[in-house]
Amino acid sequence: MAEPALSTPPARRLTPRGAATRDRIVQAAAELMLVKGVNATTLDDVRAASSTSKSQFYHHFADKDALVHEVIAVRAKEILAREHQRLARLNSFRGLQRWRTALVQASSLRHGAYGCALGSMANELADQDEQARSALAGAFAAWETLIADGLRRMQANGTLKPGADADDLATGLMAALQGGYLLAETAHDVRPMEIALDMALDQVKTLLIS
Amino acid sequence: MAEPALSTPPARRLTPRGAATRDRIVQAAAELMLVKGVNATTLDDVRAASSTSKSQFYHHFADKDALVHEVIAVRAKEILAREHQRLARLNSFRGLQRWRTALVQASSLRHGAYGCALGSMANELADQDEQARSALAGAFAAWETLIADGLRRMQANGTLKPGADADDLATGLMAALQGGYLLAETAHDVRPMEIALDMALDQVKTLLIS
DNA sequence: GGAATAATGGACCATATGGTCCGGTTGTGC
DNA sequence: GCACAACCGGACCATATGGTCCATTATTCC
Repeated sequence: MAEPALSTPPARRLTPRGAATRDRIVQAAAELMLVKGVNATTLDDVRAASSTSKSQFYHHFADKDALVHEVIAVRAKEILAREHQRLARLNSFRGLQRWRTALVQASSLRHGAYGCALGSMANELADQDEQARSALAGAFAAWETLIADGLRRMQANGTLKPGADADDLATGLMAALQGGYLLAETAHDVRPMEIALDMALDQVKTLLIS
Repeated sequence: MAEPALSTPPARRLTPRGAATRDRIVQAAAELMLVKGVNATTLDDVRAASSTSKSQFYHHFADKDALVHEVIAVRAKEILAREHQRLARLNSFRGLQRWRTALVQASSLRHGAYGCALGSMANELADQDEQARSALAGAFAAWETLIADGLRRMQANGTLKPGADADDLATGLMAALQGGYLLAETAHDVRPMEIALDMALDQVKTLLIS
């Protein structure tokens, strides 16, 4: 099945041209919302950045909220796809270190600016938009599951102690990552993110076997 | 000296009534910005919540940005005062656990909603307002110093290994706290915050002596 | 190739929002 | 008690912003 149209239940017919327009809008909005924040991104910003007109926007979306929800879905999909690739075969502490380094490097390219696409939207929307909060909570849960599954593989192959709680460790690693993003963004320096992730990894290290 | 008027260099004379009005505005704004976010809080919201008029606002503040900076200063002062009280005499692992529990309890009263006043403002403003970013970075640094100083007292009294880097541990604890706030806010459940802080505390525990 | 529908351009609208202005009142210092 | 400045109420303004509408052009399907 090709995209059961989660956000458009009636699923109107869509020509290739229409799909391209819709996609341009979502991509432009995703970029702007990462850089400026959701609330500070206006429909006019999106219109200009996507080279579309007002009517095109409202032809494809009910209102700004619908766009926001679509952006969340797209970001979640992107990030989970990227993390799936990085974590799907994780089964060693070295692999966890590589994961850490990849995240730090990506963030250091912009001196920590912008932070995590999911984290910043969660911060801005969690208390204002229940649908957004729920979607973001689901995305975080899925992300943590990718980590936890990797930790469980480490338990299965005798790398990590069986007594360790993989889910809790995954939550702790995610908190260190998100807190690291925030401190790095505020300091305009990735160092705090490195320190935070390293401290979390050190804790995992204490749970390794032998 | 009584408040060297950081935000109002000319430091116009201020009657008690004027000071009270100004304070009501800042307090109302601080509350609204915590609950709804900075961008989503309008001057009209603030005006209504503080029972003031437009002219009163512009009599005391140059513009909305000035208000935001004032709110940041007030929140930083509040939080640092509170944390100073909690951490000034910290010199044991038990004390660190009490610190953790106090934070978790405060957050659990609202099911994690709203998050950290400094963290949420940092997320929203760090990439948009350099002055705000700088002030928030300073507040985080001061906060981390309170923690680090406590850890150094633990080193001085033989509780914590001298080899441990107190500053890095403090940064890691702060990241766990902020990441915990974010995940708790998104999940509407303090559990992730508990897990994150406990994992960070476990790491400190591995550095205790004996 | 023609009807039906998707897609588009862009003028237009109502309201929200940050900000200004001015007349009047209250408080302060001498 | 008088001059002056702080303080205040609220009307007013320009613009930003989310959203509507309609005429016109592309596509698709039969």
